[in-house]
Amino acid sequence: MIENDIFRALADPTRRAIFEKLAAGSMNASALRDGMKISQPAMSQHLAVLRGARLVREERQGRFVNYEVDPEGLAFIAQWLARYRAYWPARIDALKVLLKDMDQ
Amino acid sequence: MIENDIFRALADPTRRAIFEKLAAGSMNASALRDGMKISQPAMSQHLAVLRGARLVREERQGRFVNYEVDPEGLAFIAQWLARYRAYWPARIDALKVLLKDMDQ
DNA sequence: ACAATACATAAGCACACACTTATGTGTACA
DNA sequence: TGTACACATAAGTGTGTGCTTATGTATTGT
Repeated sequence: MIENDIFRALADPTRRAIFEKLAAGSMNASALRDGMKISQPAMSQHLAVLRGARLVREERQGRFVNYEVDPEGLAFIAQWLARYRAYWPARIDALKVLLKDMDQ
Repeated sequence: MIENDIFRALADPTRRAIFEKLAAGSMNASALRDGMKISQPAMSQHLAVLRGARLVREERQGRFVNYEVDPEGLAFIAQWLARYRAYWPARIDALKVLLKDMDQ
């Protein structure tokens, strides 16, 4: 079940940090590592989990593997969240702006 | 850290089921239990986690404790998601509708 | 062909998590 | 005052998770 994979993937702070880093710009696994105190296998395992949740996708480039945000996972969260729109407080201005953007 | 609490709370499928049930209408802990194969202490513990994540809030009513969705947690997820709006695929119509609702 | 590099996978381990049973706390009502 | 009820908390247990070290696989460059 993808819903479970997504929330479980995001439950780990290190994985959220990796995702956030990728959101600022796609890069390979080694580039993701620097600045983070994390071993190479640990990074590889985290990326595998994020991939399984469709939050991230890979693209082989020679012996490098470039990672980028996969909109699929984000779309799923958005849909999940939309189910509870009845409870959103009116003061979420960030989202108002966001939606206006999408409406163009 | 509330962000961590929220995602960890939602990582469990049973807790998401409880939250979904509450989203359909607030009710007390016992009412939440029926239909679900879950012990009373387990339910109480799950509710405590959801409370800690501000996804749910309680309101004592005599010897009953009424639970309801807390918009605070949802707002946080919305804000988190909004940070990645650059990656949202255009085809999320559900959110477009949602935002239009919030706009008027 | 060989060494170096980038990444994935395997196996083992400490800890967190979701459950259980047992018990505690507080309210309602006879 | 005592009993029943609604819920919370404590303590123990099996399983999952995230890490480690070791090794495997694939590509690059000499």
